[in-house]
Amino acid sequence: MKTRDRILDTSLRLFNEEGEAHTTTIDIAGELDISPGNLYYHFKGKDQIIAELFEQFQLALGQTLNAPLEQPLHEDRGRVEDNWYYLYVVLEELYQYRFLYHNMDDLLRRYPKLARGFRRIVGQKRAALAAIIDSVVSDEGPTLPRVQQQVLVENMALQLTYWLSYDRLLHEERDAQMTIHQGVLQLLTMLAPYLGEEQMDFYRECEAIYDAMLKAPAE
Amino acid sequence: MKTRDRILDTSLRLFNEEGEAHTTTIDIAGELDISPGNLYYHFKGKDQIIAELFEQFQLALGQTLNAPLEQPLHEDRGRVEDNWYYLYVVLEELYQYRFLYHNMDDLLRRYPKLARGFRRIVGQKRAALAAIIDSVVSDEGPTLPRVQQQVLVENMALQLTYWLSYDRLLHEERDAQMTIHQGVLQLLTMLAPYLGEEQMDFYRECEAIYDAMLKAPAE
DNA sequence: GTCTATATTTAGATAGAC
DNA sequence: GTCTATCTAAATATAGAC
Repeated sequence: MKTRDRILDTSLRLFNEEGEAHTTTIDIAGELDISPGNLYYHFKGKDQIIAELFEQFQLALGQTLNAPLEQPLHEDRGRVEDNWYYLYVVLEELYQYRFLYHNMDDLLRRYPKLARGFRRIVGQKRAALAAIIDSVVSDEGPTLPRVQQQVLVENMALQLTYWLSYDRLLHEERDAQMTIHQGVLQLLTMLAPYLGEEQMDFYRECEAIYDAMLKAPAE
Repeated sequence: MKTRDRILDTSLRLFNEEGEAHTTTIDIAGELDISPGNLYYHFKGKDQIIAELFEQFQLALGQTLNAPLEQPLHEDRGRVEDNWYYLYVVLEELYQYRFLYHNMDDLLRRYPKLARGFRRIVGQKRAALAAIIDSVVSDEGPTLPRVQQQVLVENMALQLTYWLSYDRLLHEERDAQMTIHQGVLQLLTMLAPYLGEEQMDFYRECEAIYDAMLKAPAE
């Protein structure tokens, strides 16, 4: 593996684990057993490392978020389990680059160019979530007026953006799978009022698992 | 007004407007036309200023959040307009100390003692929101199973915690009143599926105002 | 490509006069 | 209480040898 890539990988790990603001170029070099000078040979500085990590993130997440819009929809339109899996994957990708959301304000002040990217991502989230909502809303159940649909999309986009931060605030160091699992359930619960009876079966299974998790003694 | 209090006030304003990480003790002193030495006479350092601002915040918000639990409930149990007003006040208070949420990760790393306070606030939010939900859920409408109620509380607590950050990410500098108004509507919309028909009247009025805002040319 | 050594910058903090 | 002057520490970044 090239040194340049190792720097990116290690930076990402340290930023996620120790916080971006708290991680210096010397920390990164130290972790890799290379000299700071060497690091600066490969990157102009921390800015460039962050910019490249952000591009990786934007590319990966953008593809995932656009997938359900481009692919022809499943025969069995609106299966909750498909959406469950889909949201799980999205949250996994967000988790990999979670440092980007943990100090956003400072990050955006230092690298204002990122703002556009973050907004684009929110836009992609909105589109994906709107598609999920429309596919899943039952024809029988309560109707979902246009404005309420928009507000619901916004609430879900917010939840998708900050769930990992919120969970971290409350639990500090928690198992990633558990965090993500709960995040998906939180999102699906926003849809619960609009699910048809058949769709509710799968939802209730997820809920049961979560309920068991809540009661389990393990944190 | 005493210098000490002026320092607190100005710090709060600068932290909110310029970001805490980006505001130095020299900036604060400069804004007040006092010397850094003078500032350090009144406070040991930035840490202490932040700690005192956090205490102010915790005290003020804690009282507001606990109010609906302590006061006997309104005769007309579960009026949506009461909750509308209540959530508006809570968001206004959060707005006054919004810097605390804009760089949480870094803040918590530097001042770990704040973590307990933040968690306590989330707990108070949960309690207040649970009370709102229970008071508002219609007896006629769809029932709200216990687990779903818990998840809903959590979603609303998250929304209440990060709405201002999310709005800022999307709009940079937006009118505070508008931000808060929309935030309240986002929260109430989570309750919409469970409102009775009479309660929906007031909700639809709010929605109409928001709808008009969306269509208005002004940002 | 990689190292060592060092320069630059900036924020946080203190000492001592007034 | 307030000021000026100064120190310290830490992070970013560069120069030049290997």
